[in-house]
Amino acid sequence: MSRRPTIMDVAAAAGVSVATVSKAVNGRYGVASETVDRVLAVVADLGYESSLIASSMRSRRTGVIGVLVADFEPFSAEILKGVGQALSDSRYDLLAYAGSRGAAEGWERRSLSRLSGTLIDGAIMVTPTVVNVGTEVPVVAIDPHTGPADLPTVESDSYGGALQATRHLIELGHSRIGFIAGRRDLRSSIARDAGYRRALADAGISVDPGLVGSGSYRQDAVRVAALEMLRRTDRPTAIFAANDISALEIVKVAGELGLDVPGHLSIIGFDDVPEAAKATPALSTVRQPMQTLGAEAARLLLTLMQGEVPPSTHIALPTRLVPRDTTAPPA
Amino acid sequence: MSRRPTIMDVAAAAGVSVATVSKAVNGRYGVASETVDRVLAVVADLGYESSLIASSMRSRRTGVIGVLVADFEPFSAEILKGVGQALSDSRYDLLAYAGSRGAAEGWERRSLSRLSGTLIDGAIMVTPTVVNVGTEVPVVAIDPHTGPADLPTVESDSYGGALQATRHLIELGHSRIGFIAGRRDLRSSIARDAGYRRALADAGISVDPGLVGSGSYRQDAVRVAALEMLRRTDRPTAIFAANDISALEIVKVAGELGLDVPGHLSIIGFDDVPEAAKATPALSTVRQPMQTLGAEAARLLLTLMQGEVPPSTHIALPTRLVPRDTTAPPA
DNA sequence: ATGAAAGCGCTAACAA
DNA sequence: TTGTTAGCGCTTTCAT
Repeated sequence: MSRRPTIMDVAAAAGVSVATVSKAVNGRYGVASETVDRVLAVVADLGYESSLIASSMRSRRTGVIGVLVADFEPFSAEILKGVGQALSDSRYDLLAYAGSRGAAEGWERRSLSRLSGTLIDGAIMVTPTVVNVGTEVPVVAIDPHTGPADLPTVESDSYGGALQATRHLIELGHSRIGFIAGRRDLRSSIARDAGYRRALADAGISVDPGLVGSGSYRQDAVRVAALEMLRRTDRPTAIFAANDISALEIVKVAGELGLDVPGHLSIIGFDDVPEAAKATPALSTVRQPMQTLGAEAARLLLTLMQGEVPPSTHIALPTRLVPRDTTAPPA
Repeated sequence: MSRRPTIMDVAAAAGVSVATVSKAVNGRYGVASETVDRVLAVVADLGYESSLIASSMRSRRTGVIGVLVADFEPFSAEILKGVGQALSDSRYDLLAYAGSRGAAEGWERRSLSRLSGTLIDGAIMVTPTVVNVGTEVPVVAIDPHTGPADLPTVESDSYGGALQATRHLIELGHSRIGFIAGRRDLRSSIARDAGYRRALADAGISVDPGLVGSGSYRQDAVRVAALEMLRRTDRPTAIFAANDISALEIVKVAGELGLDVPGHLSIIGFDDVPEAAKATPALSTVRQPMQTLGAEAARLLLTLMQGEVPPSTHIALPTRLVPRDTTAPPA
């Protein structure tokens, strides 16, 4: 735990000024090559690395791209993998920041404001809801807020996916189909709700308000909503949950209620996070290409950072039905 | 893309000095409560957030824990989820940094040196190989280097896991069993190699050097080694790969060679990353509890950061055999 | 209770 | 070619 060497230590050891060290390290012109050699030798000897913080304070460019998330959960982890792959042979370092500790609401603005213009040259925000703050760097949103904020966006076809999920249940023969909604402030949540309703309408099934619950993508809220829905005497025979985490929680609740899945109750989720396939029984779901989402966002951001105009500033990716073991015809 | 407000903007708008703003924002004593109110009103109005960088430069404490990785690949992504969960109700923000762009070798030292003592209050390093640099903050290593560096460590029982994998193949009836090793600079890789040899020895099978290849966990190296091994006239009937990514690559190579898996060739990996279960055919493997690894590392780090002495500074977690569809008795 | 000023490690003008 | 110096935005003594 000794102190890391600073540029001053290097300068002292090499017998030059800090300015010269800076120039040598960053390959600027105007330094005698033998001086450069001497400085670099000292650098290697001391194991000096410039402080990202200090240099970014001064120079405003860091070679770092930030991915801002509320939390490192399965969804954002997949995004991260995709971003990492897309950037793997760029010259950028990647920094992922989860800054929702404590406050919860408004992490997007807080994180962006704390990092932008200083630590990162560009940002990808995952499911942001509030981004009306001034930014000094280009920003791309993945699966964003349903607001007027007009950030360049990458998302998947939530409406179509919800259509596929609900139709799948209908085709299996279900007609009492519940829906546990997600965060209503996300554009994608609204679209999944709309897809659900549309599929029912197409099949001539009217929406029973008692079969629509709000889960906000939070396990505790999902639990409450699912419990209420499943304790009804006219409970649904199938439920579409707005994401996998919610669906998995419903599977759990069903189990506690003594309901067999998919015997008594079919459940389908959305996302296809790794946990969905691994669950027992394996969760039926609608796959959205999370890694591709991340990769596309990275590419879009890179274009923006180069000051170029991207061919499209709003990318939508297709979804795919993945039936597994939690959906079956009603008993 | 307007400029973010700084503490100076707040000070000017509130008609006070920057020192007062700083005190008000950070809840220091010695500020009239009405002044505090006025300052906070301006803060809210302007949407001011202190720059993480600037404050960390001065104060040396940031409330941020760093996870340093070479890359965001499946293994480190799982670790990240575990760390995130363990820290979800701590007061710390989480920052993950992938800093191996370009340089490759020595990312650990570089990342640590660039961030420590300034941006982060503590660090978790994932599969680090070189950490002989001075750090100003506590560091915990996950699955580290095989060196004298004596960092607090969390890892899984690679030796036992390799034993399980190899025995599984032996029990299926295989005797020509190949091994594609991982990065030889990781302690865990050495242990997997040892476990492989031990299991063979226990079964009275001698190690054929032609059946041991080096993959370094890199797809291109794995491909070369697998190609060479599988083109032999006395090729193995089963291969144990030191991690899943390697195993998956071998499956691919086998396919290109017209070898049926597991008909002509059984393959087993190590890790059980999400991709293993999703592959076709689903990959047999040895599961190491990656999220738990991350969570334990986080807990250990927290203890260290509080200046306490942890009960143990070296944690080893058990592994579990997960037979799936790429292993079968030899034809 | 408030403010002036120093300084964290670094880079970029500008001088020498 | 090299060094001196002024900040970047913030926190923290130390005066006032």
